Amino acid sequence: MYVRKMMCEKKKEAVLIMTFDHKKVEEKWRNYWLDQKTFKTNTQTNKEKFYVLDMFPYPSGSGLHVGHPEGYTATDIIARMKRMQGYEVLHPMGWDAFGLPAEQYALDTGNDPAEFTKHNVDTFRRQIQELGFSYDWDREINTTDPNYYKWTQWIFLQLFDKGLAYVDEVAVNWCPALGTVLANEEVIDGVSERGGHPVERKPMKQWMLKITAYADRLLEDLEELDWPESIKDMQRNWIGRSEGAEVSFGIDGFNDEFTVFTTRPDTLFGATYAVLAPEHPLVNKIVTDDQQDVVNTYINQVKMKSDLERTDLAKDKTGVFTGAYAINPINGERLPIWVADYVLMTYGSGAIMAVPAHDERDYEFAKKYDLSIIPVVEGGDMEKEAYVGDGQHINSDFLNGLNKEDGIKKAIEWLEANQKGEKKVTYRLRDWLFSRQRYWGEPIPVLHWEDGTTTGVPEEDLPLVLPKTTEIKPSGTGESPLANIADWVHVTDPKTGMKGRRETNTMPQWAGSCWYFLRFIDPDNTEKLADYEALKKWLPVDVYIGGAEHAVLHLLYARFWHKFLYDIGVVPTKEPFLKLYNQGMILGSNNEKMSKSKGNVVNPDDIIESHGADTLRLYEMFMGPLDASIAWSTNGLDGARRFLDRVWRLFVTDEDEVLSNKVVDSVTEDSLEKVYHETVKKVTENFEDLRYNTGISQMMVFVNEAYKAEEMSKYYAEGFVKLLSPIAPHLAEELWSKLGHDDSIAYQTWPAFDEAKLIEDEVEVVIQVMGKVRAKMLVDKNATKEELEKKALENESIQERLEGKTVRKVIAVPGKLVNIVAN
RNA sequence: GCGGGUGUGGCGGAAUUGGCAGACGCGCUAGACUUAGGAUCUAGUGUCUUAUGACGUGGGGGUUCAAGUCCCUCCACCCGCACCA
Repeated sequence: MYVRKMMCEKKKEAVLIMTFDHKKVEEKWRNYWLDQKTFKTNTQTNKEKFYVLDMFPYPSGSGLHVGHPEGYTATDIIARMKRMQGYEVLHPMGWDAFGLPAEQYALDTGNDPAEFTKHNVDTFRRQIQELGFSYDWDREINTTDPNYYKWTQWIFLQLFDKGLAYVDEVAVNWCPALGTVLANEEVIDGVSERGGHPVERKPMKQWMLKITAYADRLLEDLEELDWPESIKDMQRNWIGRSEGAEVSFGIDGFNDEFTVFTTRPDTLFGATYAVLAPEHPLVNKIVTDDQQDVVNTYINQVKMKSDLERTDLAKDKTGVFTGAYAINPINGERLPIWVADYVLMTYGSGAIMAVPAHDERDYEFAKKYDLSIIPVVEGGDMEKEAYVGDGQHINSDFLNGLNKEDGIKKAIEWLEANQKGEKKVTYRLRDWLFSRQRYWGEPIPVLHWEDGTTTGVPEEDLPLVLPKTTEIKPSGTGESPLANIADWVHVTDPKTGMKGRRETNTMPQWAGSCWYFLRFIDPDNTEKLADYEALKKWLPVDVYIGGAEHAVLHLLYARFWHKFLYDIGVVPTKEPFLKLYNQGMILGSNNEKMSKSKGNVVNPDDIIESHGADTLRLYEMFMGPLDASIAWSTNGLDGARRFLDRVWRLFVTDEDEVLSNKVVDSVTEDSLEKVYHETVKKVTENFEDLRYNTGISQMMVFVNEAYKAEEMSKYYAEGFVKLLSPIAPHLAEELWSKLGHDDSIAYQTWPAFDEAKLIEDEVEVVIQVMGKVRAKMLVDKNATKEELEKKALENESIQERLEGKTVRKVIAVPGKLVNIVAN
């Protein structure tokens, strides 16, 4: 018998609470599962497959957080239930182990990030195993393992070969004092997070991936996914497809033209000025002498502003006139060209035609600088605001009388016929900046030769291994620390003797997580990233659970790579993740996000020690809906433990830990039949829908009823333990063995329910008068409307109520209620 | 500003197609067992009211025999994007 000692704070004396020994039980079954490889998946199985996946973690130095087990428990419950339902389940875990913290640790201490990472992974693995998740540990993946990143590099080479990886000049956060490039999150208020040194924008040659080539497919294929609508919407907004036209504007006195993108080509007659982004290459060329100073001053001012200031804070629009004029192609009007930072160089063509009458931003700007406003669509009040709604076109020559839709169509026809523009689709989505000036990442397998050519590292030379070095220090040039390793950087082609230099950039952390779910299917393959037939059997992932913080980037990048791999015949499906679910956050007990600085962090190790892993799993699933963010409560945790104690005492006698004699082979009175079948039905359905909180509450109902019953049949007892096993697997295994079984519960058949047992012969029907419940009666389950009505009107207390009133109408719903309308 | 979501007891939350609001848990109250109780068991617990009864799902209005659920309108909070032409 286990005795838990607790100190009574008031009396300072030990209080003894008799319960099951979670430490002993959990350790026993944890070791059993690992030793027996209970959860090893047979990829070649004939059973129906089920692939249930977690977003694998970055193994940080601070270890597991109580937020991690929430999603992991959710997937583990599905995995365990599906196994019992006869599926072959793939449920793997791995480590997204490249990343900034390990690099910073190396910079700070001079130690090897690989060792640091290994240590962290060991901690994470121990913690995850202590929670009793049913992962197949023979499939563990680590993105920093050369056998893994060989294929990350291989995928990059395929992208490179297909022209989807290219080099571009992109500005980075350059910190001269540190001699290194910083990530956005390392720059706080314009200075470096470490040391507070100034940071400036510096253009560097960087690798880009052409995700924009997949923009339309990434958008369209969202339709067929079983994902939360909010996530789909976020991806749609991120891609930001918009249809319109590109229009060419000539410049008065120059041969140059510039193009603008507009979604409202129908308002071309209402354009009264044009705006170029401050970075637009034509600005310097067209500015007139007398405006030169003003424009230069303005552009310098803009340069001083950070991205944040230019967007977030810039409620008030600013700009200056260049002195030059554009020619409106549709009517030959001269339009003053302004420079203003409300036009972004990164969207469209970095230039706009301004139609203040029908665009809020242009309206605001025109009002401020007293530019003319010409309405071309009827319906608004130009004194008050821009009119963006639909209406008849006016002041628009051949577009007059048309509505918005037809106007757009006709305007594009005119532009195309006159070669002044064309229909055009633009996206908010930018190509993916794929290089990082870091050591701790996958080396980009590319060689730059002295003749100016760039080639991929030959496939047979993969993996291009990250060289070991004690010199993880800033290169001083903005290149990654790899640039310091001369032996590694300088290469000579053995055939031609040509000299070359290795690419010193590494890949971003996103790279490894773009395809890890493929490798889990065939983790030891040395010939391919995974066998095609195996992928065909196991893809797509049936359920994918993780935090909403990955709603856009990870999920979009992974979908992009997957579509690319589909195009080159490596994977058999267009989409990787069929069903996606975002678990919520577990907040601190003060209702704020857990953080070290707030001192409200709960460590899972402590909970496993004090209450046990099963309790932690149960509590996190019982807190509320899986997608909600709910505060941690120690009382709630105690309640979860109390339920498991109640279950234990229901099955096991206190004294000698044998099966309670309440559990019998056959009962004299079967009082639990209905609630048992209800429980099986509800738990099964709720688990299927990830509604664990309600499934658990039904199990509590069953236990409450079982306590009241004199006896419980072994059949119900076993069925209940099976239902509980996905949530509290250690306890369930222990009870299963106490019920007399030698093997694990993990592959026992999931309980079935009998619909017929759910309906009782007599049902309670509510009698309402004027919609208010006034009485209840027991009637036969098959009672007809007429019978119900008659019986309700005969009811004594109802008759009292109806005295002196006329019954106008009676509504009877069989099995539910009777409503009497009377006055 | 745009997009998405949420609002139910003291707290976390339940509630098929509109059909008994508050399941289950926490907390609280009382009782039992006890040297003891932050253990366990039993009972109670939306608000007001003397029982009867009345009121009650963010506010207001509507549809209906019947509304947490459907419609209109307003408010509050959360998440994402943020001058995207």
